[in-house]
Amino acid sequence: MKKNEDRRIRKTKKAMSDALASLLLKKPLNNISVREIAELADINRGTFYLHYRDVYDMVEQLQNEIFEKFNEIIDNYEPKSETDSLFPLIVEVFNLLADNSELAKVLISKNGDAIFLDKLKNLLRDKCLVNVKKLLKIKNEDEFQYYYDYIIAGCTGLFGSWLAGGMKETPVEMAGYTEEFIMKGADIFK
Amino acid sequence: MKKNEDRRIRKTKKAMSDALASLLLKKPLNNISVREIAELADINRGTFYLHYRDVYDMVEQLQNEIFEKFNEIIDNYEPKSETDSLFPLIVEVFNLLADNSELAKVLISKNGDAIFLDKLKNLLRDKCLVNVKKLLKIKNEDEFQYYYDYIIAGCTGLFGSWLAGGMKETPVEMAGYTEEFIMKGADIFK
DNA sequence: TCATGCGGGTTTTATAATCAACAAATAAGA
DNA sequence: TCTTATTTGTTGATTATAAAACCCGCATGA
Repeated sequence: MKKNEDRRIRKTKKAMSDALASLLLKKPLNNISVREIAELADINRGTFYLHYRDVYDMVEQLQNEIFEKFNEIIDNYEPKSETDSLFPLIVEVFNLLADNSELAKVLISKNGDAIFLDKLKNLLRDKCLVNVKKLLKIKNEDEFQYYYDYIIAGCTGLFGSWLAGGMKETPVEMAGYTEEFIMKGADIFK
Repeated sequence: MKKNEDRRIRKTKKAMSDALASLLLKKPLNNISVREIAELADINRGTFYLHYRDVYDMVEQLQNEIFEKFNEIIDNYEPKSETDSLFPLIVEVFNLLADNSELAKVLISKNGDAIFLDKLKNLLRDKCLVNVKKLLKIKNEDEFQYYYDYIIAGCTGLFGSWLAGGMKETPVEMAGYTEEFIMKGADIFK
């Protein structure tokens, strides 16, 4: 949560983001107008332009913000010991999704933004690989590459169905499932 | 909905009102601080004082606003014919409650403000008596007085349980029930 | 006893958001 | 095609809210 931002900015951006998300549920981005967003967000149309150049700029900025937060979470995670689990990290990821659920739902779920999803996967792949490999004590590197792709796709899929299903489970519960899935499957490498 | 008010004012007041309502669920008015309201509403504390003198003033103003809207609804209702039902009027009343549900819930329900409830009953009594009497074609005036008190208490009770139950039914459905109850019981006067 | 803390009000300065109006661009229909 | 709406950016003046710092009164506890 950005504490350094003016309350007013935080609220207007939230309102606009929610409005955009709810519009994206009904129609594709290319026929969503600034006017609609402003109206639904219950803000003056001019206010939109104080923050974004147009609708595409808005989506791009919002996506970048999410990516930045992902990065931040992952970068700030350092396991205490060699055998430390990924659990705390995964919990934070689910919390992040929860904080941005309206938008994340439409970006990740079906009819979502394929590019966004791909960037997300790449991010997870690049950033988490080291930790997972260390944790699992990998011997067979080649086969593991595939398993790692499998993990990444599985996780993002899990994100999507959790969000689409209305987030019935808590982030902690979901993190538990996720870690379990990852570790169980990794038994083949032992 | 007050269209003449600045968006910002509308939103701030809504936030403060919701905050107050949610605090009233947990504790009595006399130990709810301005600080708490501002914090929960996510507004600057100083902003509170731009609108209200203190917490009591706030409650009073909010109650008055609700009463004014009640009055407005009732005053603007004129039956087309002698036999016209109260249905449209009742629907509007339930809509009004829905629009102010957070606050109305705590004011009307148990642990609510007894004075508020009493004022509400008196308002309904005074304003609706004419219409109901006309509609029911009353002969026995004396006994009807009691029946009318009975109706009023019944209606406000219905308001309370609908709000407390989370407003599962639509205003139109509730208005249907309400009118049915009133008319059925009134058969004894025919 | 004094200190420390907390809530109540108030003030000042800075800035975000409002509203209303506008001309240019774009879409839509006859 | 020409005409008519609709959306788009942008502007200027105004207002509401934010933030941070006050002082005050009161309580609580060392």
